[in-house]
Amino acid sequence: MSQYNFKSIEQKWQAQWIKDDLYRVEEDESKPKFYSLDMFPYPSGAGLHVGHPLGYIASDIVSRYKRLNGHNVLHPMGYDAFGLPAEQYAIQTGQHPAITTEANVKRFREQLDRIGFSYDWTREVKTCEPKYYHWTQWIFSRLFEHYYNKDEHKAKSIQSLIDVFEREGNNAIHAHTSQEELFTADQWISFDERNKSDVLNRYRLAFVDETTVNWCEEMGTVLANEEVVNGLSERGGYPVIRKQMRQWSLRITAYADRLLEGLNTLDWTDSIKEIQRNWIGKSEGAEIEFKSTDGNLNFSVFTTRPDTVFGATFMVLAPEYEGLENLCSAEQKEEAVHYANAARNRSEIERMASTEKTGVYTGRSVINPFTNKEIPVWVSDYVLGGYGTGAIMAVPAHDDRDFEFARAFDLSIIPVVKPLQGELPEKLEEAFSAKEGIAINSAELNGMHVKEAVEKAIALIELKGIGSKKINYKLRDAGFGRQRYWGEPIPIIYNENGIPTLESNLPLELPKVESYKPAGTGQSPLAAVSDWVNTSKGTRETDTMPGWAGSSWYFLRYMDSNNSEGIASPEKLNYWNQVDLYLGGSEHATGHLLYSRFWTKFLHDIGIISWDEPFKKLVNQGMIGGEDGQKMSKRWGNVVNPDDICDAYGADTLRLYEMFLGPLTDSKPWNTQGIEGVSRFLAKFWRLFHQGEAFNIDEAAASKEELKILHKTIKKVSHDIENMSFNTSVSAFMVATNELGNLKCTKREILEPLLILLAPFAPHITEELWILCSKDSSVHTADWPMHEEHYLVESSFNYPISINGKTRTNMEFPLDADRADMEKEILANETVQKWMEGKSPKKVIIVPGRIVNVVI
RNA sequence: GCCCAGGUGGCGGAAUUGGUAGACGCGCAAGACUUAAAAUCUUGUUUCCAUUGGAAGUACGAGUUCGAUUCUCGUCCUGGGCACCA
Repeated sequence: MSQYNFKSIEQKWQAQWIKDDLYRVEEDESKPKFYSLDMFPYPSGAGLHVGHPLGYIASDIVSRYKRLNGHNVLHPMGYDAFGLPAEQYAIQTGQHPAITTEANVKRFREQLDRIGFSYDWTREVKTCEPKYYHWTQWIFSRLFEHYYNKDEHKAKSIQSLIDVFEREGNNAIHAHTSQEELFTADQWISFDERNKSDVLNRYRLAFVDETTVNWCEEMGTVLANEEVVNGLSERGGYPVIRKQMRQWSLRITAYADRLLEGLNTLDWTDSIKEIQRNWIGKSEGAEIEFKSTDGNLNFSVFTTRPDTVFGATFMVLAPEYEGLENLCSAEQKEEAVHYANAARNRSEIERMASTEKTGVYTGRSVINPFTNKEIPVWVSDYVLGGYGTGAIMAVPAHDDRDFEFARAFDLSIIPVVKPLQGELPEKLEEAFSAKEGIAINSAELNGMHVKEAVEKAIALIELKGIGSKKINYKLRDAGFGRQRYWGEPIPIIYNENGIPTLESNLPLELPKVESYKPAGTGQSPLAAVSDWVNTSKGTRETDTMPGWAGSSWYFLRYMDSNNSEGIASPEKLNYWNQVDLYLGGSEHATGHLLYSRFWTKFLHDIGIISWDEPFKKLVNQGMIGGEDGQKMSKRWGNVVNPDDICDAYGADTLRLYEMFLGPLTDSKPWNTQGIEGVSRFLAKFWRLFHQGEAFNIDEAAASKEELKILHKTIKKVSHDIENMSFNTSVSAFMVATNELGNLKCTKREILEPLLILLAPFAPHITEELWILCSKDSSVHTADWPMHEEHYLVESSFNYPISINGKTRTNMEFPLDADRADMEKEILANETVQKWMEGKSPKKVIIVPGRIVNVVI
């Protein structure tokens, strides 16, 4: 066989590796472990295009490299199999989503198999299988049974909370809770079942709540914040409105601070960390109470600028403000309530479209506790109900939004901060919202810089007993119920008193239904299955879990994917531990990546795992665009199918080319023409091992030059893989092959190590050549070669000689040449003389092994 | 508007701590082999001026330095994220 016949080679070795179970991995204490993970795909009907395997190829190269370096590598793959497309297809066709999903999985598997990945498929997971979602439901159940203790900074059992309530009520307990009323032990004991359940619900990490949700009428379901883009549903682009609904939620806000702190320990890109930081949105400030003269009204507001309190000339309440209708004056009540109702029901789109400030006066006033002046209370939709206290003190002189509002309704504007340099204009044309400045018109704060004034203001607020320092987060609790069929049933039964209790018999399987259409009433299709809903213990919850439930812990399941006793055995969890390298797209920054961190921290708290961050290192691969520069999609007709590339060029060429295209993390366009380059390279590489028709390598000793080529390649490729710089390793292979080809090198001493180096990138061709080298075991079980520096060191260097920083000539000197001798010789050089034009040099800079610069 | 990342040939891109800008590949041009094509090989290919040889050049403008794609400041542009979060 003289021609490189990739087709037969690739088929042969893929079959052989399956037969040999080559990629099967077991726990092995004698080797260091390495866990390399790809974000598992949603098996869509469209199949894979060449953009999908980019990250898979990169992580496969790292996995193979680590194996060759003596690591025990866990490199699994699976499917995120619950989701909307299969369900929508079911609604249209009546086809059960499980059937479509299975067909899609089969197709994905065929496509993946052709590319020659080293996955241990015995560990495959599919989130839609009962043996998998058994444990998704189990984790939900544990969340239901725990609350967050702020003193211990961890989740604790609800039973331990009940014990405290029975002993001493809830006064002393420091929990993350929406429970505001205090009760004593006696009161707790006297509560009825309903009352107790309601109180505990306010502590549980999985809880039901009447909340404002993103309701999508078209899809008949609630969406999570990240499933809403610009007021439209991410899938389908349907309008989304805000609606009050009873909803299961997870108390992720309890973990806000730990989620923020944990980021500092992770090897992730700054941009992803920054996105999560902004999403969590921590801000420090103060809560201040404002009261009416008669004491009947009492509002708490949150502000990050307590130093501007002297400039608070009015107050604004959110339309959602609780008890709004009862606090308005008789004359204003109708108008204000009408406004608030209208504002509450506006869709996100309408809300965002309006830039004009609107609002209504409540007819009431409160006293600014610092100026002692009466200030009016307004209601406006620019204040958000879900953030802070839902009420603000408005400081129009120093906040753009308050300024606009004051302008619109002719409210007074009093400046209380001036710039560090200069003065404020006589009449403000815009708010002075800089975070630096000097306090004015603010009594004892006058003359202080903002930072100092903030501290002082908080001290005064605390002294007056009207508030305290406070930290707020933008992060909201995560809605966890979907009115959908194709998801994990929430394992909750409401007993005869309507009290939620856990289903004890897991997995709670998804029943068959007649129709997959949501009822549109806010209930899932499961509500129609009466013999499933009605049990001897009560009625079942009919909502299912959101798409991110199953993906929040799948990386743990791979460790022990068939375990029926728990999510995985403690030994295996402990052995494989954190994911060492996680590869996937950056689009999951605020969804999957945040929820996985949350669940990991929770599982850590309840003692299931010993670490509390799931992914040590995260790398986001870029997108591969179409050849026309647009996004690769059916819509533009620019989709390139990896199967076609495998047919025409082979899997090894596809793998090399995807890596050669550019840096892994960059987005770049696909170019089928460019693939010829790596295709030629592999053919050339093949020819290195052949003489005409015959395979040909010999045992002669390698020359110094050949050894240098080999060792510089070992050094470069090892370094590049460690740094995820795969495009430059491919070019290093090309350089080595060109150079060895020019030398007509046929030596085993050189070519065999080269095969091992290339094996992670091009596993098939290297295996074939390896076996032709008369080896009796796979190249993928060989030992990675070590580079020896002494082959690389030179005795002399061809110095670029520059005059005033511009290179003019080159001169060869031994590396240990004497500086003075060098200088003498350089200055005597003809070209140097010419450029010096008879002047004498001011300075001669000699950097050994680098450069010479003559300054004149 | 705010926050992050990035701007290098016709194209994808390269340049370990500041040290010969354009590696490697695509494309293009010319040539060898061939009846021809494919395959393969050789040579050239940043721009401008030119006879040897020069000049400019890493988005733009400044600065630090013997020396800047690399460091600092400002401006412009592109991509991504957030978006009335007080």
